[in-house]
Amino acid sequence: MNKTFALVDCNAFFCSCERLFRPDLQNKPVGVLSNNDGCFVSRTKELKKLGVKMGAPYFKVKALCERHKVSVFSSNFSLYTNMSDRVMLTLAQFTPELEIYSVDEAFLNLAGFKDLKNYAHEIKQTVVRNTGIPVSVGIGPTKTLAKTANYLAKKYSKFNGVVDLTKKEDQDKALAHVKVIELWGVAKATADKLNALNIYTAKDYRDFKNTRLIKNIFTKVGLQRQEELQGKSRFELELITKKKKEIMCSRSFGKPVYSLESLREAVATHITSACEKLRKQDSVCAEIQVYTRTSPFKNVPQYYGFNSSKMLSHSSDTRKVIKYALSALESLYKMGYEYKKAGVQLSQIRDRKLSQMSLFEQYEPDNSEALMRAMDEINRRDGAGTIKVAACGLRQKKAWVMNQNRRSQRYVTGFWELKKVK
DNA sequence: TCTGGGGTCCTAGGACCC
DNA sequence: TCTGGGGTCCTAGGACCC
Repeated sequence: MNKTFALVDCNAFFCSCERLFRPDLQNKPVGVLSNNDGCFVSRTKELKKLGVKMGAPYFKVKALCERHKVSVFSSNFSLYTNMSDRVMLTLAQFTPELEIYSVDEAFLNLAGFKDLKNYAHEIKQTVVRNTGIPVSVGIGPTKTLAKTANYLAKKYSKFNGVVDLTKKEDQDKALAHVKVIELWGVAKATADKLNALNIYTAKDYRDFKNTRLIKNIFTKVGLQRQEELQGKSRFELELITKKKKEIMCSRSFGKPVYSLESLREAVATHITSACEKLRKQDSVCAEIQVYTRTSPFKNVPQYYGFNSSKMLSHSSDTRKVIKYALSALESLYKMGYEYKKAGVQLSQIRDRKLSQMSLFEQYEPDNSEALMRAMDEINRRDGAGTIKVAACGLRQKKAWVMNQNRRSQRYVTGFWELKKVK
């Protein structure tokens, strides 16, 4: 049976979310910055036209932005995830099978559907009507071709946001116009190697005869990608959300940090959110990695401290994990450095229910589960951080907390910041 | 002054076993 | 030239994604 995939991708998603509540910014350059107001992570086409690149550090293009009256926002993730949910809910009406691929993208199974182009336009119009978010739609017999179609739909305005690559002759024409670096799963390193084989376009890649060489150089996935370009589906729709095998949490600091005391607070805070994620997927972990580092961009003595710590038994108890993380931190900390970032990672994650005590695990009375559940519930209801472990720090002003000087209001999630109707 | 954060998959190579 | 062979498990590191 023939497969048909559609990839629906929101246009400049974070910027589009900001524009929803600022209709005056329509057709004007808008950008959204990463955490700590570091670099651009979302740009409207007006901003791209000004030459501001993805990932460009804000301070380097600040003057340009001011000159052109660019509206620049700090990231406001509670707004974006909320809008994402609404988009996905709308998309679900159009397919029996939906894979939410990222915050702003989803694959739809459209196998057996007729008149695909019209259907895609209907999807596009419904999403914008229901949520206000503009999207582009790419269609193809494989995920890779659907992705490529979507790339073309975004790049050339003449397609009006929809490209259908289900027909062979359309694929031939389209793939000749796509550079390999634009393909899904191909970045600089792979593109360079492909170019060295005289493979420049997606069509060159698709038609390259020496498949053994492809596999040797680009491994199994490289070959699968080629087969997908030929119309043979190799990447299936993934309908079940998999549990995370690793959970990380890290942040740059708003201001440089020197003391172990501040690092302890930052690490404890990161562990707190990592453990919340861990419990949310009903898992436990056994290993904790901790690191802290100086800024590689700054001309100061550099240090990258890393340490890991294994617990005697699996757990998701914030208090216990913090204890292990802090002892790991103590032994990697060196005085006299200007720290810029700290992060933690939980690994050896497994299902709580499957978790059995090993022969050598020490017995610990399990009073923690109910306590953690109560904590999560209160923080969900009354806001993150309402209840926390004291190690996270009790002072009001924390030097290490990130900068977010340009954040929009929490239009859809914070009661006190609801849009006012005059 | 100022440069993000959170993930996954694949492979090679070492340790270890019989 | 030629150092046994074959298997599993784990980890580190590279590459990529959004």
